[in-house]
Amino acid sequence: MKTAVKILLADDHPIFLKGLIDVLQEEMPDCEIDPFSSPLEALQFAIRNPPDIAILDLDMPEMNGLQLTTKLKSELPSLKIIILTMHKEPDIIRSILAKGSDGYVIKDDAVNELVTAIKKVLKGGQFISTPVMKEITSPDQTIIQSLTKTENNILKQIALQKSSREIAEELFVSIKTIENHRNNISRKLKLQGSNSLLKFALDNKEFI
Amino acid sequence: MKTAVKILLADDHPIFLKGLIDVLQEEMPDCEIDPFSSPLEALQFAIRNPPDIAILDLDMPEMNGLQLTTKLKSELPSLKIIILTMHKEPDIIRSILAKGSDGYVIKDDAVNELVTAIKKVLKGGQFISTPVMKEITSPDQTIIQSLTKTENNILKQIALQKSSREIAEELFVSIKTIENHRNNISRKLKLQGSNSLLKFALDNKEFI
DNA sequence: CAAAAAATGAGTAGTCCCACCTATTTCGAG
DNA sequence: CTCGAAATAGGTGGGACTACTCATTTTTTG
Repeated sequence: MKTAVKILLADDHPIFLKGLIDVLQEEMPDCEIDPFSSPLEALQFAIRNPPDIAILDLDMPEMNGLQLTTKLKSELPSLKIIILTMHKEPDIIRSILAKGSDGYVIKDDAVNELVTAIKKVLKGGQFISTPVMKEITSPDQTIIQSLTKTENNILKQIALQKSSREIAEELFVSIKTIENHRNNISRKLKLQGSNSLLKFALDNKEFI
Repeated sequence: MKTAVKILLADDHPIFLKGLIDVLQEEMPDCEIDPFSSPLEALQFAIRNPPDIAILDLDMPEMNGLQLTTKLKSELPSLKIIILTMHKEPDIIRSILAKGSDGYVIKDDAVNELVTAIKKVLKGGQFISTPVMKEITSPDQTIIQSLTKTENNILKQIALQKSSREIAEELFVSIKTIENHRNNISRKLKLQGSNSLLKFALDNKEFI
């Protein structure tokens, strides 16, 4: 007889925690679920009763999910950890993945997103929910912000599939000016190849 | 005192229907929910007790959601209808929206997707879940399928940001061949402008 | 097999973009 | 005010794609 998968939950929001328990009991009925609304209690419990996988909220009092991840991983290196949060900020996500978490799921994602995440992570894989994936693979906002106003403006025009000539005509400047700006933008963004700038512009419409 | 919103449910899959009821009771507790596992029963009930909104599955015995939509709309023109299904086929979706449904939600979407859909539709709006939106706004598969194998292959390479020269080298053919194919592809897809082909390739990676 | 479709290759002219220059003007921050 | 960043513009050379047209070979298909 296989021992049941032990899932540790840590979320300070009681309503959400309740919903989470319901979902897991329904989706994965063969699990032992240990819910905690306090990260400290969760940590103490985990040390005495090592779970297979921990699902952690990020925003908790006393100790946040980041610190909890670190502590759990140092105590129980083989423990799988999935972060379940509302945050989508790339920087946060990157630092969390660096801390050794195995999964990252956004709270307003589909329920099955979490379930597939759990299954994938238990098998030794890594799971990052797709909208998050998009964010972290998108370029640093900081780099985009290093562009000047006009450069930014021109980048927008490029995203609209306009040629340098068209942009020049609209802005009442010389083509050469636009070409210079394109050059500068490409250099700042470390892009090369004739199409890479257009691709960048298309990929990052919403951030420009 | 405002009368409660009356929601009619029709889904032949009992487990899913149960889950749906749970979710709605939790998310919208002020609703009167009338669940049916049979579309005929749902229709008969709706005529006697007109609901505000109907959430219908597509794949049902006796009568599918499409026919049900038509009948409901002819009996109760002001009734709002949301289709809740697993289908993502653009053709199906298009015909459904043509039949007068107000919303389209994929079953494996997030729960809140359905709730926001209900709210939006009740306010008189239309709601189509984002992955579906992507599909139906994407170009006709038929046009893409009119491309020959090599043309398709080349389009894939273009989507990978490769130049004609690079593609030619990989396929051991002349650059001219590739350029010819590009031309033919552009003509078939009715594209013009130097970047439109790349844009198309990038936009439709998954369909090529 | 014979006709049609597809793939291959070439030529020419023109556009667009890149990369690397230089130079002038404008304008804001120290 | 002055220094420097930003915007403006011009030049050159080269790479890449478009838009045509034409021709040959291979493959598919009726």
